[in-house]
Amino acid sequence: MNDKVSDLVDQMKRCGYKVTNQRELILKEFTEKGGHLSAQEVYENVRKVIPHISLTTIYRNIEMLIDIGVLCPVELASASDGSALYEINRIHDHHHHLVCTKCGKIIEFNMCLFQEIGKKLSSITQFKIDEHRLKVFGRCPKCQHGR
Amino acid sequence: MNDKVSDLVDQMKRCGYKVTNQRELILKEFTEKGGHLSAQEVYENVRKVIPHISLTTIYRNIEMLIDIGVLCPVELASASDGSALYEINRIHDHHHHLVCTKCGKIIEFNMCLFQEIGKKLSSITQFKIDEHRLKVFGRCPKCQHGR
DNA sequence: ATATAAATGGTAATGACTTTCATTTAGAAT
DNA sequence: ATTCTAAATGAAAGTCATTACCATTTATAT
Ligand SMILES: [Zn+2]
Ligand SMILES: [Zn+2]
Ligand SMILES: [Zn+2]
Ligand SMILES: [Zn+2]
Repeated sequence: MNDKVSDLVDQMKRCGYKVTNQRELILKEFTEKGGHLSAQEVYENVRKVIPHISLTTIYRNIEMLIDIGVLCPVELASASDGSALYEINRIHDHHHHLVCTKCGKIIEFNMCLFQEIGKKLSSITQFKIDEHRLKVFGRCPKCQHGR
Repeated sequence: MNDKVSDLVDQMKRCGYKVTNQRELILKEFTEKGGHLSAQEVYENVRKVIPHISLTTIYRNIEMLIDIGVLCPVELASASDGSALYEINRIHDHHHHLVCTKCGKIIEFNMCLFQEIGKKLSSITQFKIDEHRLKVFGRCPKCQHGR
């Protein structure tokens, strides 16, 4: 269990949840590689270690981890299939996603001119603005053939 | 059939599709009121005129109307339930949505500072950028009590 | 009026996700 | 170390939006 995972496990403990192999492995998945995963992807990966794990357990724990602020849904629904993606919730690292519509590759970026828009929008509409989501679609260098 | 609807019907004809009551009524729905509708909402409204219409017909025609550029999905998945919303595709009227998370009210706005971000993003990542989606969440004046 | 491909309606299927419930287990109490 | 108990898990059934299938109906060209 690496440092990142053990920090998250601690956070889980502090919230009163028990530590199970299933939970440790689910957390491990999200700390690795790109870290933008669907429940199904987590399931397939964790199953290599715990073959009898249930998909239900994946869904349940993703939900719990969102509740305690460890994970968050990746804004905007899935890439091409209809499933949701999740990632580690990096509160101090506001970012958005640039997605290749051909291969699904996801690039993160933190340029964000929303504050300006937000202020104007708020004064015009009288809404209290809580959050915003920006997602950009395009084709990565490898996928730029044809239209 | 009002002017707006008959324009859209013409567009449909030009694309080789037949004109049916079902199609006229579906188009009518989208030209009225807010015009941000789910398949289920269209179904319920059209059913008042054609009680035997099938939900399948709604889905099929929404898809067809997206294909020919008359409709488009409202960016980002549904309000609170899990269903998709659609609206008339206003090509020359780039806009985004501000949604009240309490009552679902949708406000449209066209402030958009994306071009700046887009250029930088494109030169940094070498992606060809095709589209972007921005959606803002907040609480409307009527719903700003408590947190 | 007739022919025919397209459109429709009803029903079944799909797929992501949730619920239910019987069994197992982490962690506390002894 | 053993026992206890609420929490966690797994298997299976249930939801709900959307799609696929197929027999029947209908818009439009002839
Ligand atoms: Zn991310
Ligand atoms: Zn509201
Ligand atoms: Zn709109
Ligand atoms: Zn924009």
